[in-house]
Amino acid sequence: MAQKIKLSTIAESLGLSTATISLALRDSPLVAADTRERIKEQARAMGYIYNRRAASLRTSRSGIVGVVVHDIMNPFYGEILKAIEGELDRRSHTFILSNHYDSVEKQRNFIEMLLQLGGDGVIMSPAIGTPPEDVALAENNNMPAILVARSMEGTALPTYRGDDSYGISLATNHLISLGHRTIAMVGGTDQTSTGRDRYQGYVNALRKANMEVDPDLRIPGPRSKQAGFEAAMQFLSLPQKPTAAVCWNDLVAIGFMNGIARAGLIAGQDISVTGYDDLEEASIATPALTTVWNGQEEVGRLAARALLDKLAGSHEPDGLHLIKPEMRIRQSTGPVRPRT
Amino acid sequence: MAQKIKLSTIAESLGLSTATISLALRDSPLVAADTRERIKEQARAMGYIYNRRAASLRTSRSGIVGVVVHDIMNPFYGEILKAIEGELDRRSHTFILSNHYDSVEKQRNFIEMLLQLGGDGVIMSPAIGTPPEDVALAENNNMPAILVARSMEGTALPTYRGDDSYGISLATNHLISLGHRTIAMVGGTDQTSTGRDRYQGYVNALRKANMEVDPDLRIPGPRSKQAGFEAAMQFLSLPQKPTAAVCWNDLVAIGFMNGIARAGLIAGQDISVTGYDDLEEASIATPALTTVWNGQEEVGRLAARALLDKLAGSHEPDGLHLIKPEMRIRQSTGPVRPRT
DNA sequence: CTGAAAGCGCTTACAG
DNA sequence: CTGAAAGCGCTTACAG
Repeated sequence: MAQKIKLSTIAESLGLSTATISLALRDSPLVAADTRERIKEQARAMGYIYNRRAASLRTSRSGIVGVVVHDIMNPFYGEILKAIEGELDRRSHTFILSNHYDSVEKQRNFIEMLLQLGGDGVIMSPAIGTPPEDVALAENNNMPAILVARSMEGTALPTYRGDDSYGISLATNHLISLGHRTIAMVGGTDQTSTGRDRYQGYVNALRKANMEVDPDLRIPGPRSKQAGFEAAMQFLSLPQKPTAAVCWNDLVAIGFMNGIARAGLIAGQDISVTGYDDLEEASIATPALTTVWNGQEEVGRLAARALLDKLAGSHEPDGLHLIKPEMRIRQSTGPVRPRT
Repeated sequence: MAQKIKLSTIAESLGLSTATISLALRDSPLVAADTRERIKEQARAMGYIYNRRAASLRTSRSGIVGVVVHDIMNPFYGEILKAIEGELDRRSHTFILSNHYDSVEKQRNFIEMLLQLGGDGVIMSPAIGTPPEDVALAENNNMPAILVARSMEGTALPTYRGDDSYGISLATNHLISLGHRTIAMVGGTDQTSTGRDRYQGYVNALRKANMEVDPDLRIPGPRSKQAGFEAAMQFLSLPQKPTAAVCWNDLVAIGFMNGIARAGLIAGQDISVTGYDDLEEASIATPALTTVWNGQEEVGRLAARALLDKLAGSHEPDGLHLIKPEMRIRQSTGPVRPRT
């Protein structure tokens, strides 16, 4: 590497000013077409690398969007991320990703870091217990925030997520229609809007069918495959002998199905199991998982668009945007069969 | 937000110079302890946000490390990423993540973007067909690169990955020791070092046991759960009626087990199946998957350390660093049982 | 121990 | 259509 190529290097080599080079490289019509081509060609030949920090310092725009979710390794967020990535790519923004693992501190560090880098905006699935000041920190420093997947109290920020309460009632109703009368709810935590809403939707569906709501049929907590797997043992030892399980999400449901399989029970035959999200994996699980489509792809795409539009100056409406979930019936649910 | 707080704002409010503020905020011993505290307190009170672009423009160091892999949603890379994240966090570097989906172009765009942002270094699992010029682009612009998971021809870059050939031979030997004589290899592509090495390891193990190598027993291609699931049908219709499958990785193996389950066959009883990687998921699969530990966590940690050490000026040795894989025997393999 | 000044590499009014 | 000059917000020699 001989020497750092910058605008002025190109300018000198061509006998032009840096202003002209700058304009030409950004396709300004202020520069004559042939000059522009000559400049671009020279830049390429010299191996010029645009210095975004310098540009961003001057313009106070960086083209960087931050995304922070609970855990990018969780395919639910992965599918949202993929949609965001697609949308951002098309409008040539870079995105910086981070997990917060539900640590408010880790999330705040990320927001600060993003601010230091001059991030244009942030898309977040807020960590449990996020104080309103932390999102205000972003907004007050001219970095708009959009929420995905989870709602947050005390903010009017644009929020994109599925209608959890409605969605889980679809799954519960499906089990009721198959004749199940003792239905457990496995997983989820009251600390997130998702957990609260899904439990509420399950309760509502039971009530509407005039079925008794037994709080002991709830096994709260599990949110991963591993935890769903372990919850199966707990489920099987429940004195009420439930014949079906409404799982909090697909991961829990898949782990749960593996768990009951260890006890020689088959989902869809011995125990009916529903998931939630309709991950890519749901349809190839054994048995194929009956679940609720939760629109990850749409959530991601709409959130990214909303942010980019906001950055472009349009005034998007704040508040909650709910995606309507849909039932996906497969093999993990079937007619009730009494447990022995 | 009243007004942008910068070093000079703090300096004026305290009757000091920006140089002193700058030094104090970075804990320089050149500033008297009490002045330093006073400055820090004032910065906090005013809501000062450090402008990294300005600093980076001046110092030409950004604290940003790029990481680009095939697909961050793939748990194999996810586990590597998690280890990198942990290491980078501890040494307060930000990391920017990207998928290349084996597109050389997408990978090159990412490298360029990183260069524009002033990235200090890059960790990559090179896309299939990456030309040496693309990594040279990084290196020549003073952004060192470290390779993970895959080797690349024509470079002497530091590379961290498992010993694929040795690892797959462990799995193959395990099946041979259980009495299997017709063993298929499912998945992987000759386009990556991983694919080539694993097939070679399988072939070597068969040869060493004086078993015939039948190229038709290879089902190349699958690298995902979905593809493993589909490959099961192909496997079951093989005229040689293999009794065991060495799968290219855990994802393929899990999909494959689900696939044969649809045909009423149970892994470990009817067909023996081995995976590769030992993902967190392997042990809770049904049945629990016999696989080869591939050290994702170590690969990530060592690669991140090597990069940070290099950035700190130490001269790490280039070349290949192999992690030694280990067998993990679970329930998906068992004594041979002839197929009907 | 603290300050004045230059410079990192861009972009943007402003002239011409 | 092109150029000269200021300035974005830091850090770093260099003085004192």
